[in-house]
Amino acid sequence: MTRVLVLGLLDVQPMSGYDIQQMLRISDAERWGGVLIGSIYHALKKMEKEGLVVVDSIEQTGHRQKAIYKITTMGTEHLSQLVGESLENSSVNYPSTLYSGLSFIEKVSPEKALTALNNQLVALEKEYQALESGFRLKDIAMHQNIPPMTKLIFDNMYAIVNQQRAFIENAIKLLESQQSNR
Amino acid sequence: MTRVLVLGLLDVQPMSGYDIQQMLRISDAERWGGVLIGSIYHALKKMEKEGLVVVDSIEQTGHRQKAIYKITTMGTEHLSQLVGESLENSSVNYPSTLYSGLSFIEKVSPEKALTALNNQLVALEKEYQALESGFRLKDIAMHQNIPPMTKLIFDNMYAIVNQQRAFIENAIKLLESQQSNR
DNA sequence: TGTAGAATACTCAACGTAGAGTATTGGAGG
DNA sequence: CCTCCAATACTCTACGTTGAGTATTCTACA
Repeated sequence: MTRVLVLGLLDVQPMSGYDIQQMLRISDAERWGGVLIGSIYHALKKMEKEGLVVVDSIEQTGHRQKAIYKITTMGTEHLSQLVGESLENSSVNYPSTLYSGLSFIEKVSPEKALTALNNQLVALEKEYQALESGFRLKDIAMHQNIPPMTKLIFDNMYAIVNQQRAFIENAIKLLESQQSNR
Repeated sequence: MTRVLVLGLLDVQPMSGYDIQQMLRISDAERWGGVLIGSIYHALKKMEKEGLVVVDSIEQTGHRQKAIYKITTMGTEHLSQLVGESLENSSVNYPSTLYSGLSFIEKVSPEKALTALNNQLVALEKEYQALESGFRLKDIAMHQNIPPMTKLIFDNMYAIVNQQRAFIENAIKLLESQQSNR
């Protein structure tokens, strides 16, 4: 995933690792899955060894220097390959951490479990708010002209958050009913 | 996540890394997020150093030996801590690989993109089938007595797969309409 | 009774992730 | 003009993941 994002950005124009960081922060990507600093530089170094990118130039600013990376022909091919795979592979990913917690929910007291799940609801609500304001900002920035695919992605994110919310609510209801049944 | 599963199983009874593998394979866990071989042994070694588990005994079978791990008091506490966190932390995870592919979908030809997305639909259908037959098997094995929480988790998995399916279908429709519009 | 393949039980190295830490430069306020 | 904080541009190391690989034992069947 990191590689797709990094190569995809370099395919637009040569830039430095730091530039990529900024691009990802501004773009949608920041919302749906942070590619972290270390991963970017790691990917750049790795892909340089593999000949997918090269250092185009090194800009000096006093004692500080930054490397501008450029995608190679091999890199462009690899990118198209990676995009194909990303579209083709199954995109379901279950919230396995939550599931594993639920599997062993009896290891904590019902009260603690309920508190925790309610805290999660709050976290989900926050996520939803962040999505909404993010979308609104984008809408304004693009003068009500959000690309349809971006719109689809946002809708999918909304749907995922809502589904998780409903799930947690049901889990809470279940726990409460089990608690009163004794 | 690995830690929760490993500790949770060891809390039921002492067992070896291999036993844990088998347990996870049989249980639901295999369906929603494989904990792989290496991760189990790594977790065991790591947690042994941290005093969360200890080697209870070593069983010999000819020249082959297996280490039976046992959870410690510290381990039990840690488990309850981890379960709490798993329930509390936000459980949304977006299909970021797919999103990054869609972000750079123009790097492949519309035909290739459509083929890839259709292949993904097939993959999702397969996932759905696997879920269904898994659930049916469980239902029979437990004599129509699936625990309500397990039922909830399955329902959540179904919902997630369906949501992804609808999303991909919409993306395909969008691509097709864009293709005919020129 | 021999043997091929499945099951058992784990090792290992390569790899990506993560984010705190480091060092330098630019700019705003006193 | 100086100082301090934000921005720039990475580095570094600890950590978990991954699955092929290794070695041994069991078992079915010919």
